[in-house]
Amino acid sequence: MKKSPAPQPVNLLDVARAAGVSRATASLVVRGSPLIAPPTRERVLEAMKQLGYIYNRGAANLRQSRTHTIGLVLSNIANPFFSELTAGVDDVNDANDVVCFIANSVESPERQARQIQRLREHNVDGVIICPAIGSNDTLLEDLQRLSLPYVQVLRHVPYGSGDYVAADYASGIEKAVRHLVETGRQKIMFVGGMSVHSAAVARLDGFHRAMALHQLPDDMVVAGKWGNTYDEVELDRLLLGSNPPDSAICYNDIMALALMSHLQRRGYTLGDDFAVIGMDDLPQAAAAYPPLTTIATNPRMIGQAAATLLQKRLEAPDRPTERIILPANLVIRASSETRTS
Amino acid sequence: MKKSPAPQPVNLLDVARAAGVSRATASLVVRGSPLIAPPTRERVLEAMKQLGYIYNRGAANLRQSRTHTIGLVLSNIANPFFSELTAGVDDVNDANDVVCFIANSVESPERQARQIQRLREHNVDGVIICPAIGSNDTLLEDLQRLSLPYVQVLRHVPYGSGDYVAADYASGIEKAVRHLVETGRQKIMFVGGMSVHSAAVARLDGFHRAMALHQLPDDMVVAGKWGNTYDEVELDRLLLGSNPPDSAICYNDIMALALMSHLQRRGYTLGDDFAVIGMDDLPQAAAAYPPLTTIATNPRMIGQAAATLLQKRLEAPDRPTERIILPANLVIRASSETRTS
DNA sequence: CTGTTAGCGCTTTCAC
DNA sequence: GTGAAAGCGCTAACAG
Repeated sequence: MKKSPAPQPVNLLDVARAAGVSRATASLVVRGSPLIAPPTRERVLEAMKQLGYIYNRGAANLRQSRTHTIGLVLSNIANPFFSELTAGVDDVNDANDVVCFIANSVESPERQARQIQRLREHNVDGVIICPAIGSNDTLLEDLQRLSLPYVQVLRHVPYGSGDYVAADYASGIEKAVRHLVETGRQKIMFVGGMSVHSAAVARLDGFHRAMALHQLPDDMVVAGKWGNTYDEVELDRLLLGSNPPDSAICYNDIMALALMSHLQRRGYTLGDDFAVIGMDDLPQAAAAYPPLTTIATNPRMIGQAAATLLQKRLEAPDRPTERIILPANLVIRASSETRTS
Repeated sequence: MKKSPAPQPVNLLDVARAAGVSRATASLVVRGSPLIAPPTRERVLEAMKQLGYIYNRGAANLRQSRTHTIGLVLSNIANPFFSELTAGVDDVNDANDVVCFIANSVESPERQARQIQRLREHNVDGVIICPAIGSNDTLLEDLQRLSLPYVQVLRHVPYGSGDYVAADYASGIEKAVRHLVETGRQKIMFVGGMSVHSAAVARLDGFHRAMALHQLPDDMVVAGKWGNTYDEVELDRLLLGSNPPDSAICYNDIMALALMSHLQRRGYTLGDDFAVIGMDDLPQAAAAYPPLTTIATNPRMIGQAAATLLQKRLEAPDRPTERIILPANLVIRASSETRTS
């Protein structure tokens, strides 16, 4: 194998000299300026290839206001929902020639603050952030202090302002309730009730609102816990009670899948004895047995929208704040089929 | 709300002046050098806080050889397996004060090449990469040409050299086969046979090897397809054939879950009529019904090991190449319980 | 269209 | 311990 010939870094000036032009000319060529005559451009490009030139954006960044770099700060990377979202962000970044730092706050506001600081020191142009549980005004103050443009996704801090992208949880849940009612269910419970962040509140509120709309009792709520689990004791109490539920809407697909497993272990036939509806429409929802009816929140689309919105904000810092609420549609599958009885 | 007072960036010189010291002194303070007298340090720190100083690593990077930045190039971010791995990488990065760019090649060598080039231009210190299907020597040549230290994870390019971290697929599968044999299964099929990349080859090879070891026929292999699906026609052909399988080992958990759903739809009782074993031990494996027996490949640990190995490589570029193969243990759950008959 | 010049904010000798 | 000065690789302003 041939040894790499010259670890000596070659810079724009070297390229310029090799091509017999000035450094400024070479600079314009790298950036594809139309001001350069084609033959000159060719000569420079050739020299670049010859010398194995690598554009040093770090140096360019020192002179420019933009680095073509953003940060993505998530509350829990390991959650499949967020990986879909990340993929969406990456899609639009790849198209825009921007590159993305990833950071996992693991629901810790302290770690989150540290990571934001770090990203700022690396001069990211802006961040897309799903605030960790417990984030408050301090987060926004930090961002403001660091003059870091941001877009919140999925959740927003209390009283928070600024750009925001999420799914329409409430109307999704309303659709789910309507579907259950239309297929003969009346005793609907909500599994995964929490109020730890805005998205959780929105879902639970949506449930209460929808049940009220249909004049159904909304008192069957099983508390959710960190890590996408729920209170099993409470669930069993309801299941074995005098007026047990005949269906459930879950905080998300992961809890719904766990619930299905739980119910099947207890002998329920899903879709018949009991209807289960999840939320998010992760790939695994369709692959479950029985396939899971779910409210599609389109994480990938949310990621794309957020990345696009952040770019718009960077191009026009003074544009009015935008709050994008993407529709959440019900995807009907076997887990909520019309009961046979 | 108070407007942010001074969007004017404050730099080290400003801090130095405010603290009544020279810029060099201030520089040493930011980096926590022990050469500075505590009282001086305090004064500078105070000035920094007062002025809202933000360390500009971009500028520092121009002078130093390291940027404290790495790239993580994955073949498919949306796969939950990779999000676990990413979380592992993030864990050690957070501890080492390095920040991580993420890039999704979506199994496209071209996109992958583009992203690596981009990362290089941003001066990452190195990359962790799971090569896209179809990657060949060109990838390693590119990395070498860009003098970009790298660690391959999970897969490696053909004839590839260099640092590498993966799980011991073969021995994991051997354990799975032994477990099946010990619980009375003889007719074992492999679902998701592919040879598109080294990890796929390793798993399939492992299956053949293990079956030979137990002197069992190894001809029942259902081909896998892109996107974690398999050839359903072929599967049904085997299932309905004259000598049908009584158990299956799958390429990964996602396929295993799909297979379970498939079998349940056809009336099989899993763990009894038929045993299913997956691979990876994703969180959803434990939550499935019945809970899925699986070969744990510890994606998170792989991520941690890769990030750690990359740091070691950066600190000692000439250290010998390391190939870390993490153990893969069998996690036994109900989907492969001893048959009752 | 091309060349010259002056920095961006930091680190790093090397004197003091 | 501290300060002065040079320079990392690039862009931008302006003169030709």
